[in-house]
Order: sequence, then C-alpha cells, then structure tokens
Amino acid sequence: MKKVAVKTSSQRDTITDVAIRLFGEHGYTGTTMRDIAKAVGVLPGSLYAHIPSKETLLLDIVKQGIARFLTVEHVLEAFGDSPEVCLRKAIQGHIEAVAEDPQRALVVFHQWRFLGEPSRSTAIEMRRRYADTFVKIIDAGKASGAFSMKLDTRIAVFTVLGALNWAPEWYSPKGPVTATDIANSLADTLIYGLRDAPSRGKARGSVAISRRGKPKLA
Amino acid sequence: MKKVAVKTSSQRDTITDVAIRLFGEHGYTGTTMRDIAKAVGVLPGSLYAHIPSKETLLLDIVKQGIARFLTVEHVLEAFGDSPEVCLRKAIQGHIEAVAEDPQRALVVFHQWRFLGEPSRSTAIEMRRRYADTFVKIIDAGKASGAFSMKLDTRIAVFTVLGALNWAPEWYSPKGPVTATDIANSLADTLIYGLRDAPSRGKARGSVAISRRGKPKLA
DNA sequence: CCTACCGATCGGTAGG
DNA sequence: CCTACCGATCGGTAGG
Repeated sequence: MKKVAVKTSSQRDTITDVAIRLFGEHGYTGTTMRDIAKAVGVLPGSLYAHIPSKETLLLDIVKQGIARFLTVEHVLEAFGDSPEVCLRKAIQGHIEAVAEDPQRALVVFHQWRFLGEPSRSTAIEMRRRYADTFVKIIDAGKASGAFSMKLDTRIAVFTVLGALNWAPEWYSPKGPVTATDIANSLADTLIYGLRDAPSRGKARGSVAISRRGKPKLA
Repeated sequence: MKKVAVKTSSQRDTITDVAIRLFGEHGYTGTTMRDIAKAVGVLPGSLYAHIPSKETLLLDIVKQGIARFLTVEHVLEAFGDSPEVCLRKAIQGHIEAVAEDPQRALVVFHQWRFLGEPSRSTAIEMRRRYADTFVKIIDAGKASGAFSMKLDTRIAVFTVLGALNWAPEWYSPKGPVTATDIANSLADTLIYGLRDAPSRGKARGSVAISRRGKPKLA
C-alpha cells in the first residue's frame, strides 16, 4: 500500500532537474536555455516565469548538491568510532550521495567554476568545509596510530577524494555492482592503504615527503 | 653554455598552447575563438590561416595528450618487475605526465566529450587502452598474490585512476611537494591498499563483492 | 594576418 | 506560458 499523493513537484523543480541532467552531460556553458526549454516542453522565454537566470539555476544545483555531500559531516559526531570506522562511514556516505544522483555529483565537482562572484566563493568555501571532514578523520587516524604518521595529510585527503570523486564518471545504477559494495571496496583499499607499512616512504630512499613550504589545503 | 637556437615554435603550436590553457580553465564550450585570438595576439579570423576549425584544435590536444599518457605502457615491457613495482612505475609515469602540463591533463580527462564522431570514438578507444594497462597490472598482481584476490579489478582500476586523475585539480608546480614525492605517496597508499588483508570484504559480512552481471570496463 | 562580413544562435525581456 | 523580439556574440569565410 503506497501513498498515492507523492507530492507534485513544482515546475521550477522540473526545470532544475532537467538542468542537472543537461549540465552534467554537456556542461554549463555547453547547455543553452533553449536546450532546457525543449527538454522541459516549453518555449525558451517561458523558463523565466520560474527562474531569474541561467546562473541562478546552476547556483541552486551546486549549493544543494554540496549540502547533500555535507550531510556526511555527521560521522564526526560519533565519538566512539575509530578513525577507520569513521572513514569507512564517510566513504559510504559519499558514494551514497553519488549513487543518488551521479549527474548532480558531476555538476557539483566540475561546473561550480562557472559561477560568478560571490556565488563561486561560497561554493568553494562549502567544498573546503567538506574536504575538512576528511582532514579531521585522517589527522585523527595519524594521531591514534591507525594511519601512517608518515602521511602528508593534504595528499592523503586528495588521494581519497580523488578516488571518490571519480565515481560519477563510471558508476551506473545498472552496473554490475551495487553502490554499497563499491563503497566498501573503496573503503577497504583506501583504509588499508593509509596504514603504516615498513616500506612506506622508502621507495626511493626518501626519509619522508620533503616540503617546500607550509601545508595548505585548496 | 646553452644552445641559443631553442626552436622557434610555429604559430600553430602557439595557438594550440593557448587553447590548452583556455580549454583547461573555461572548458571547450566556454572558450571562444575570439578568446583564443586575443590571447595569441591576432584577430579572430586570422586563426583560420593556421587551423581548420575549433574542433580540430581540441582533437589535436586530446589525441596528443592521451598519447603522452600512453607512454607509460612501456612499464609492461619490463618483465622482471613485480606487479607492485610495475604499478609504482605506472603511477610515477602518470603523475609525471600530469605535472608536465596539468591543464593539458584536465582537457584530456574532461573535454574529450565535446568531440564529434568519429573523433570522439577514437579518443574513447585510446583512453580504454590506457586503462587497460592498469587492468593488466592489477590482474597480474592478483595472480601473483601481491594484490588481494578478493579485488574487483574494474573497481580497483577506477580507484587507482580516480586518485591519479584528480591530481591536476590540485597539483601545482609551485606547491609544497614535488611531483616525485606526490607520485610515491600515491603509490604507497594505493599499492598497500590493494594488498590482501584479513578483514577485506568482511566489513558488512559480505563474502565477496556481489555481481549483478558480467564485469565490463567502460 | 587584416578588413569586413555572414547566418545562426545566445541569454533574456515586454506585453499579453 | 506564448508571441515576438532585443542587442550581443558565436564559429567561420571571402578577398586581399
């Protein structure tokens, strides 16, 4: 027995949803308002009865999209969790958000650049805050001994986020493996990879990663 | 004592180089021929004395770019190398190619979609061949026992390539860490991560990654 | 490589 | 949400 009144989405929601798909596939600059109008089923000018501009559409998608990813911040609140469990939960949350809408993830990861100021700075700050969740987990892991102390936190975070952010490029709900299995596979590889190992950093005889200056997370 | 005749690059090379930077920063569809002309220092129509079209410019950049990455295929020829050493060399080669020109890498990874057929299919085939290098290394590692037999090769390759392909988003030659150190850090994390571990695949009690069908590498 | 220009298309609007 | 349209800009070309 399913509720029949599933909530009629507003026309603005329809436009936003169409824009996510087109921005994801052809990029923001590669999508025209006429493309969106045609896919929605109205004439180009009619879109402006529901939205103020093309850029507002992108801003809404990016802001709500990053906000969705930011829900994984909750994993930090479970104090009982070890850094490994914390990282696994964060990876699961991230892949869940990707699987929920891979095209939206693509827009969030690549199209925010086309926002004008000050929207662009807002998006960058939200992304920075998201990355910071992973910084905290990895730093906690280094402190607890779960992860190698030889790790450069900045590079470790980019390694993890890189592997995760590539997922929307290949994930398909019709693919052979479920999102949950993908998340656990990524978590296994990344968590084991961050552990200490006798040979780490000795590959070319280097004692540790040499720095030219202060660490800095973009 | 340096040779003074450094080779005067042709105007076409200049145009291509400018296009790499603009396509990398604003995307193919976000860059106009007028943008390129202004940056080169000629009037828009003058570009067509050197190139046939905007898309030819993209095709050249993408083809030469992937070809640069394909030079890492050579690591497969060293039969004496263990899969671990092979993977480390491949990662080093990849990061070298990224560091050599991060913007070109960005175009190779994201702008090939805007090629029309049959160029697009050619680019996809070259990318598939590149990914196949990593498939072979990981399969060899699974066979030799270097990497976990529980690994799904397809997911493992995407994990590695995801971490590597994200590098141009954050790498800077003026950054605090050298490209060589970045490559070795990535190699450490990924190689250790792919090894077998008692708890792998047991995170949620799953015996192995369940499949809905046959494996398939995009 | 410039002058001068082409038809097509862009994001967006006035008025209903 | 449509009709009808705006000025700006697009990739590309002819002729020199």
